[in-house]
Amino acid sequence: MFFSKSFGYALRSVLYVSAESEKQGKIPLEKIAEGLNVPRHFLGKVMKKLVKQGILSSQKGPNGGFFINDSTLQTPLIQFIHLTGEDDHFKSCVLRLRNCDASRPCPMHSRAEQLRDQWEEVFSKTLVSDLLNKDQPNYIDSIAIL
Amino acid sequence: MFFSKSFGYALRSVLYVSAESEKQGKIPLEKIAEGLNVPRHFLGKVMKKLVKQGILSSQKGPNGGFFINDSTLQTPLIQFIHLTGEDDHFKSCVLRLRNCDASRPCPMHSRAEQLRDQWEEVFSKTLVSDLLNKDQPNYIDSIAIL
DNA sequence: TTGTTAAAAGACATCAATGTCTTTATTAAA
DNA sequence: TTTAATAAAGACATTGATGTCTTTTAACAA
Ligand code: FES
Ligand code: FES
Repeated sequence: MFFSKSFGYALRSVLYVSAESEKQGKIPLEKIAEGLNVPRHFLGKVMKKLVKQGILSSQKGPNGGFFINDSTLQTPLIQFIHLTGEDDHFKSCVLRLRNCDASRPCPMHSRAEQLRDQWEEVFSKTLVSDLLNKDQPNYIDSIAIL
Repeated sequence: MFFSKSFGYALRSVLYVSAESEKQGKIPLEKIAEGLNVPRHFLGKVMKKLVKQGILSSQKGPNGGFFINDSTLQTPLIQFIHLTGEDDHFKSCVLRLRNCDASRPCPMHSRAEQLRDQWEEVFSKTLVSDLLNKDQPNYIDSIAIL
């Protein structure tokens, strides 16, 4: 709904790799795409960005794939928003007038501002590790499209 | 941010017509597009839908244009969401997995559900009349792109 | 060194939202 | 009855997000 598919793919992939890499080491793109039931090549582009931003790491070649690094689990969700260039979702006016400006509020401003800020807070304070629940037996199911 | 441009155009147009039609009677498309600084022909399509849904009324011919009817001011904002086919914004999963299902929650569910419901409540309970502030001297400015 | 594996990169295809332009239908006014 | 004004409708263009397919690059293993 509110955010792009790319955002969902990115976050779910990081959760998948984080949960699986303990048992399996590096996870190749193919496996992620299958596990999450997501278009493989498109996911490739998203993964590339994740690696460029340093949220995940990767290695080419045999037995290569994607794996977590020191910052992965501490990554706040807001960084996934940056990744997909949707930064201004938390800044722009609900009526699409301009960047939301409290000094020239649109008629929706007073009703929207607080809720929007609360969303931003969720995305700023929630870390990947907060969403990871490896003990939950069907955890992978909860991030896959079935 | 969260909603389509069409949604913004629709709501702003209704506010514009509501505020202006007292003084000016029927408002032609041309005038709305200029007043709001919005692409004229695209707005035409949005207005057509508003009329079909009964949110506004219209009349063709000389001195024709758009004008409010008995239900205009009592229209809840959620109807503008229907108009643009974005109903499921309040129902779908933040991770874009499927329609959000509390019995099979994704890792974001607990953090997202309440805020999303609050948005829906805002859109269900707020009426056009609640956003109308005709006494405000620069009201039109507050709904136009300048 | 060579071959194989997998990520990275790039070229295109598809689709929905948005935007422009033209044509048609309807109504009021002259 | 004609004309002009205006909404309504329809045909296309543009754009960005998404998706598919192919080629290139890097790394390991034999
Ligand atoms: S000005 Fe519109 S939401 Fe702030
Ligand atoms: S299941 Fe994902 S938000 Fe409810």
